[in-house]
Amino acid sequence: MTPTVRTRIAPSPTGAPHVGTAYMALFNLAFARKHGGQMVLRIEDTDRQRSSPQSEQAILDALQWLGIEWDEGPDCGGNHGPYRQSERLEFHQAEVNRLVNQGDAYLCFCTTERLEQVRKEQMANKETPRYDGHCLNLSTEEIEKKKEQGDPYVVRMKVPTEGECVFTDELRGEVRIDWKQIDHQVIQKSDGYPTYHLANVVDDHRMEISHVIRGEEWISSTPKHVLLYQQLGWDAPSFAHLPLLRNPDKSKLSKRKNPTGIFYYRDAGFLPEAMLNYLGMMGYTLPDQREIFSLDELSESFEIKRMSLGGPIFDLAKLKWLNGRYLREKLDSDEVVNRLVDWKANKEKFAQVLELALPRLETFSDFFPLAHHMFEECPIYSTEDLIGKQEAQFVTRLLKIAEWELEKIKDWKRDALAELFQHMAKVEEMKLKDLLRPFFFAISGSAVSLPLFDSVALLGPDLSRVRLRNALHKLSETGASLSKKGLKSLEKEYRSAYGNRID
RNA sequence: GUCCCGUUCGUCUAGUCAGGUCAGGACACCGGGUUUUCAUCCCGGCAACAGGGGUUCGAAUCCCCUACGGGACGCCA
Repeated sequence: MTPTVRTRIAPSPTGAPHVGTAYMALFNLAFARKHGGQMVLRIEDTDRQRSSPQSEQAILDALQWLGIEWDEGPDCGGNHGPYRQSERLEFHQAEVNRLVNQGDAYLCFCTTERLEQVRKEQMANKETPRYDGHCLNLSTEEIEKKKEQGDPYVVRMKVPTEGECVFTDELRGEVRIDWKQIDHQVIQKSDGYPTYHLANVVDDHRMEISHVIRGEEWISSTPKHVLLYQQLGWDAPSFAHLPLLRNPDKSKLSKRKNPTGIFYYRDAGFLPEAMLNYLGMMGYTLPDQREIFSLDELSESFEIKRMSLGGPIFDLAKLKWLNGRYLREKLDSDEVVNRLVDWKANKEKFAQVLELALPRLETFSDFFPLAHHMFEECPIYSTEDLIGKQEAQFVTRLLKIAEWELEKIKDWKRDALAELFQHMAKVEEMKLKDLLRPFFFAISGSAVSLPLFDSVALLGPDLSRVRLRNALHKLSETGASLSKKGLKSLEKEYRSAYGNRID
């Protein structure tokens, strides 16, 4: 009798739900289903600064939209809860204490400033930046004294000084990494929350996860996890590291270069099953090479060894082709109508848009021409219109700044957007009207249009971002793009006028 | 910089584990056909084993080196 297969997907609720999360979830699910096991959804919200309940809800909604189902999770419970790491602190802290008592971990009182300094020096000497062991041998008295003084501290894991860590990756075979490469990783932060590495190991163990299927980005830190399992006296699960989805330039898929938000695809009018199918063919082919398959079909025949290891480039063109086939071959016309209505051709959506359009209507015929940009992926307009009477370079600058400023918006609402553009007009010493002109084209494709802030608010961050990027792309074709140098100086200028960028 | 992972048409990939068919399919692109237009659909075309060395009668496949790409090196995950 083989032990139950249990996989997990462990997203961090920071920002918009990412297609990478769905990608990993898909294969975790397929693997669990294939082996008659379960998949757990665990929310990794140990970063108190960046985690938010809204983001958590968005992740659940996004995965559900795609048709990804989990057997245990924060919404549906299960026998291994709670499923939010922030609610499992006692488990984490107990193990941290155990490690400290065992001598496998130690308290570190170094300040962020000191650590930065050390790191800087090491970089300058072309060494691998690592903790220098400053607090490794503090005496019990020193520790007690510092604690009494209320000095903040973290807990670090002790790592062997020689030898190498050998572990098996189910897809790549044996991986060997020198312990010398591994830093004395912080496992508990000064706020008492565990870091990923600790929480991950403790929770995977307690949740009886048998197979850790995750992104390739984790290979280099797997030794830390292997070591923690050893020190805690637990059997490690199997590891399989999947390739990372890539941008067309082969870098790790990022929202700067691609729509990475799951909701983008929903809002742009893709079918969830086509999306899931497409993700399934990234790095994987069914044994019979079928290109159109459902989640069930994938799960039935899934063999993780068939994963290819080169990072696949996310290709919108092929996704669109696939979506078209679903529309024509997988759904009957009645279903297509229903889906279209559910998408945006419904009363709620029309009501939202009509509120903006009504003052501008004489007849119903005016509605759709005025509101087309609310129902398309990206409007069409000429680059001349976009530039208008301004300098192309200057328009590029405005769009770029707006792109950065938009990243700072937490609550994507009309008022926040209005404030943003008003602030921008002030800083740029422009009339709001002049500032907004290119944005009207970028967002709605026309200067005769619905109110901009409301349109952007309704479109949401994903669709809006792509439209700005599309405008920038059009400008770059006129030669008005920023050189690397120009971009750098703009960034500098931006930082002094608007504050730091957020990614 | 150090370490790790990877590399078949522009893109997704089959073939690699058990060496032996013109390296197969799909997207994109190009051409042709059907269609009052367009799209769909059908037919055809273009196009790849990163490079070098080995092992072998024979290498995309096994081994080594190089190159290139990616990732990691946070009190983020």
